[in-house]
Amino acid sequence: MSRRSDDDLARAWHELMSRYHRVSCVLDRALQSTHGISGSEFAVLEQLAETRPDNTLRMHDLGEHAHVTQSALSRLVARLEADGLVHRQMCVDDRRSVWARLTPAGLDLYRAARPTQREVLRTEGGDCLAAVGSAFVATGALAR
Amino acid sequence: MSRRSDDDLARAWHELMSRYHRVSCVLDRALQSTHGISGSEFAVLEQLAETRPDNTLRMHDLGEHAHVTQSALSRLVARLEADGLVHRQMCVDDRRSVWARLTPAGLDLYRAARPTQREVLRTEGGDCLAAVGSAFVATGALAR
DNA sequence: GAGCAATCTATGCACCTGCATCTAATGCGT
DNA sequence: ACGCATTAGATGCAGGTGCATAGATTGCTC
Repeated sequence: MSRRSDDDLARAWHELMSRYHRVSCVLDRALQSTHGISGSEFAVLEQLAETRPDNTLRMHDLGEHAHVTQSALSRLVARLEADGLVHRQMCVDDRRSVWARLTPAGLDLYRAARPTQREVLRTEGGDCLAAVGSAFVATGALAR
Repeated sequence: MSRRSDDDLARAWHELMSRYHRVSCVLDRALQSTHGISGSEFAVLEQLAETRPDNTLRMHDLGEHAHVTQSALSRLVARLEADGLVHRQMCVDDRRSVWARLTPAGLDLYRAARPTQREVLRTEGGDCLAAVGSAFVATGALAR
């Protein structure tokens, strides 16, 4: 691996960081000011809202696709529960686990916040994010 | 803008988040355990190390290409100075400004840490990050 | 079924971040 | 020279995050 390509890689990474942080920041502010939730919280609400049939997921499964650590997720869901957006309940078949279920209020908030998120992605991310995102997936860039 | 393409956009964004956070997390841990600095700190050291001729930048200019707020940068540089990696000095021509200059120790640490960062980018980012990164830039995805 | 490793969630702790604000210094218009 | 808006950086504060660990429960092995 040549020094040159390493530097190219570093430049690409730096560029990605800049763009990612900007979009992420705009998204956070939009969701926070309009609906009082953070981007991470929105992601969790979305995950639950897309879960059939009852908008319920074990904490551990929720963590599988989350972008935060287990401890952060635990507190994040605790916040959502305190706000009445999510209900936590002990798993009957495995009492170590906890079910997180979206409340009606949580579903309402998600549905209200989704257009905000989508608009930011359109405005900040641009139409081509989808294509590039697909390219990311297709090429396996950043892949494990 | 159709609902379908909005959802594609959201999926692409979610995918990007996953990959970005994973690489970012691995990078942070590698730099922290091996050299005792965070990814943000490395980025600042790199910015200064690449500045000719004297590895010196005004705080404000340093912030131009940083991925953190002004307040975070102020504290970040304060930490680097406490560790002897950076020296802060009042600007003579504009006494509001502050020069941040990389110390020899800071340059040494950057040079030692760079291979670690490059290796993580190669391993985690994969060879294709460079190509995809360029695609990002070329297509203007995530662009302002 | 007793012992023990593994799994799942919660929490103490330290640290980093952003927001709002403060102080200091500069530039500008009169 | 004066007043005032602007700019640069530092800091109080509240809040979110990761790491390490604790507490509870389950599964596995003998």
